[in-house]
Amino acid sequence: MDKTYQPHEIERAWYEKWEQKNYFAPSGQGDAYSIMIPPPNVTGSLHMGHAFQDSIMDSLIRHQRMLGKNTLWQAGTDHAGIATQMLVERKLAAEEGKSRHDLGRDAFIERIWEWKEESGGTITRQLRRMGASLDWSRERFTMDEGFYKAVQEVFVRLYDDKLIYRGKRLVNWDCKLHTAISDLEVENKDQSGHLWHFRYPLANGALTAEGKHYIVVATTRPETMLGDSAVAVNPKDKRYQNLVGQYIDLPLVGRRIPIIADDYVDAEFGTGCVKITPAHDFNDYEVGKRHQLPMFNILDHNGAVLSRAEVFNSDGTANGDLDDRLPEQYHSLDRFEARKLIISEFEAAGLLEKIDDHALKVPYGDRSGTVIEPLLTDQWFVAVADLAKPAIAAVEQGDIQFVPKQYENMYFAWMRDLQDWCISRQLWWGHRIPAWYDDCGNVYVARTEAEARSKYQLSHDLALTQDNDVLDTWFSSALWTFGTLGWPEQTPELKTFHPSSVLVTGFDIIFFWVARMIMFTLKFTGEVPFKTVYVHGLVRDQDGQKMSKSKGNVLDPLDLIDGIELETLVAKRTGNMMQPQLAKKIEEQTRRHFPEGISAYGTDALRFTFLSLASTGRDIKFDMNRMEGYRNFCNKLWNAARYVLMNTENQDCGIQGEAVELTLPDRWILSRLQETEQQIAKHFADYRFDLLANALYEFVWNEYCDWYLELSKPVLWDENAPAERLRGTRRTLVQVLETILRLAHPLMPYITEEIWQRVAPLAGQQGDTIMLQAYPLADESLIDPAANADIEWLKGVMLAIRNIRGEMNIGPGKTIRILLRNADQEDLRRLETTRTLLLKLAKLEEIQVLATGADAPMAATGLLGNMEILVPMAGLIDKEAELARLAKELDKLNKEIARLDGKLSNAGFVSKAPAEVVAKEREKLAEMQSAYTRLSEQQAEIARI
RNA sequence: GGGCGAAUAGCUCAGUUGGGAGAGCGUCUGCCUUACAAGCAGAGGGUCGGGGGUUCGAACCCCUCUUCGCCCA
Repeated sequence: MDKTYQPHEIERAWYEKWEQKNYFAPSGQGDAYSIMIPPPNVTGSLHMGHAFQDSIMDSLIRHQRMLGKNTLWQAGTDHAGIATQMLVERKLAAEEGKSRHDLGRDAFIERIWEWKEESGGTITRQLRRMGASLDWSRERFTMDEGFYKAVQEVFVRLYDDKLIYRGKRLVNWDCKLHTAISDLEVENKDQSGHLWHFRYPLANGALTAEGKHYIVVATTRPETMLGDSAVAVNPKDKRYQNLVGQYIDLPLVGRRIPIIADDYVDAEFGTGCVKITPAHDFNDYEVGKRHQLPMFNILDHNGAVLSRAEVFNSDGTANGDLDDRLPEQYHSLDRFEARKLIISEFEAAGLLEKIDDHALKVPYGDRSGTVIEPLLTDQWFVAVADLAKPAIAAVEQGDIQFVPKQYENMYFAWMRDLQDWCISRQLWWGHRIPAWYDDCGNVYVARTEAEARSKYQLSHDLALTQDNDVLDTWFSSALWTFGTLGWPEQTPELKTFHPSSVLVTGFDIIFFWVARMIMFTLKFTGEVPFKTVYVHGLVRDQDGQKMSKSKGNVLDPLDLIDGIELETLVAKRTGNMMQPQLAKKIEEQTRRHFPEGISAYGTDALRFTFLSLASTGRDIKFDMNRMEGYRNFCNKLWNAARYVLMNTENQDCGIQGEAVELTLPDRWILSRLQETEQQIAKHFADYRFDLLANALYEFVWNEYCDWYLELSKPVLWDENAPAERLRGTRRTLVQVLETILRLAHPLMPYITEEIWQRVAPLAGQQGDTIMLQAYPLADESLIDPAANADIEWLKGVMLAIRNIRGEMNIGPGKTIRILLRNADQEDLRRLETTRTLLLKLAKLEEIQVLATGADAPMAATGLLGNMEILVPMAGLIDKEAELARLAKELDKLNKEIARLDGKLSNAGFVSKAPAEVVAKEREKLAEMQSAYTRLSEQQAEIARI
């Protein structure tokens, strides 16, 4: 083996072998355990969030696989409607100068499929680099033929159950992409804008309480005034009570609109008067419905002003009675141009009261980057109220459990306040809505046109056209757990692997995905989609900032695995930017953070880092220093294996059941191994990957490497040691290492496989891969508290000697002798058990036991319980240094004694605290006092010289 | 404005019946000791955000304030 751990030399080969041998597929044996991967976007590439999430899922699935379960980790990707369509449109424009309209719908979709075949596999290749043991043979895509069947089935059944309807509703409209988008795709940005105060003249000579002919409304979006239906005030607002029921003559438009009272209005905000524009604002839309106000849509799909408003009643039906005229000068004017003109016209008419600066949130489309417009359009909706009830009950009853539990509250809060879900998108790429229209606009929903004709008994010559829209990508994602298993067919896979065992996801998509999966899955399968939802935090940079391209703080997981040169990293972060002006700042920042670029840490170190960061918090601050520490941990494991192999290969390790002698250290490390296995089992059950990683790290480094390997040396290097003892030590070395590898495998698949291949035969283990070995489970009969206590005693003696060596500057190469005074029977017994080990490990030439109270030469003193560990000073230690060291010790003891003394002289404590707590404190105090006495006597003695 | 979350060593974070404040990294000191300098040994470092309360006893329970983050309006 190499002297240093070199991750890139081992990773790829192992993954290829695992995949080729089909180790990732379900074994067909044992209880089922399944995880459906949250399907990554087919256009995407692996980011830190994926890498984090996949590390967790892979650890779970490898753990369960090793426990003998019939495991399925379902692979797949999501067709990502907008993202994919935009990507291919841009490519088409760049390469051929054509738009999708030049090609037409069918040809364009053909192009997308071509793109997908060629380039859609990026993220799945990257997942392989992470070591993800997904069953690729079952990989699914949400636009697969089979998946489309499931989508259609769900749509048709929901429609027939009256849970899907079509209607004119206000939606988030992207004026550039010409489609409705979901709330998830809207990013609300803080901006400084203005609040324009407009005078609206009162009709019929009405006057305000102050005697004015007008009232003042404030707005952040002046252009919407063209669509005003009313002015609202708070019903309790005394200033305007007399005006409720009166009218306004809307400037520029000339429409007469009422003044209404509604609790929505905040009397304290602005003037307390609010213009109501139901067709262009979500709040106003609700107000409009409450007061049956007509809706005036004034914008077209590009966000330009119409020549005539589209007028609807509050239920969405067309209204042919009201005046739909709009001022001519606004026709075809873009919304932002219209805003300017409106302001100047109000000003010219003396109707602009004032302009205030105002901080507001502006909605932007995350794909197009343009301001999103609330727009009245015909869309398809899912009525969620009835679907939500069983979905809430499933969590209340514990059929689905959230981990950590607090997220259940977030889920309930959202489910109780659910809006109908707009599922149609004006795109070409996606699942086309299975609805057909005749010339009169009647709608027929069925799986095919032919089915529509028979279902609705339509004549053969009636012309039907299919709805042009496609479904929201999340609609198909909501079917993911059962759609991937063949539903609506009742397949064996569906029967075996559904419901899935656990969903691993970020809290940010509980609403958009988790809740909808629960609703749809319950409705169509009668089962929950998963029994547990493990919710993890979001990966942020070292300062807690969200990682984003525009901030330039994005880390590519593959760069952490493979390493990257500084110049390449700078180019990668500053290339192809939406806002090129930020490039300079990002370059500076990158050069500051990574002056040497990023070195290669390997997949295992990256995975272990993610897992050790997976606690219950919401934010995961990714810290390169921690990853370096875990890379070092890999190296430690690697070198421990080298040591073990050097001492066991081609030697008698007792694997044929030969007689062995197990030394105290052997029994101790085996005992500690069982306890570690117990802890790890508990942490897996609790999804506490951070504690799990810690327990493993602690055992491997601080117990196995720091102590056991060192304790094995005196045995292995003892030429006179009996064969049984050598065999016992070698067997323990190898067995414990082999068990560590299996324990660690779910977290660090590559390094453990690489080492296991060499170590397993020595430990008498058979098998082609560690992946399919049994996961270690604790054997309680091997837990040995006595051995543990004895080793703790040995560590105590070692620590006392090392402390004196360190503080007194006695080099580690220097052999010394020690004296023990005040040793009791137990100390003496332990001394005899460990004498050889102590002599070797502490570099001692002699350990001499003194009778209690016997005189001793001048010596530096350490204490272990009542036993004094003396290192004679002659020629080694200078008086002042020892006095200073003792003073420091005494000072520490003094503080602790004062604290305990205070506690024990508190009558309340002694009388009310549990007896064992009081007894424990008394014992501690006595120990400290005794230690204090001894050390101060020693101090006096040395001072006398 | 409403809701949720966070605040513990210089940094990143554990601390699950309320009973001796921990880890890793960084810092200081000494070591190329034949598994590992990506290492070994030793040491230093914290009024657990502020204030109040409950309790014999609070990092932990309650109230309040401050700061930061996220979601919603």
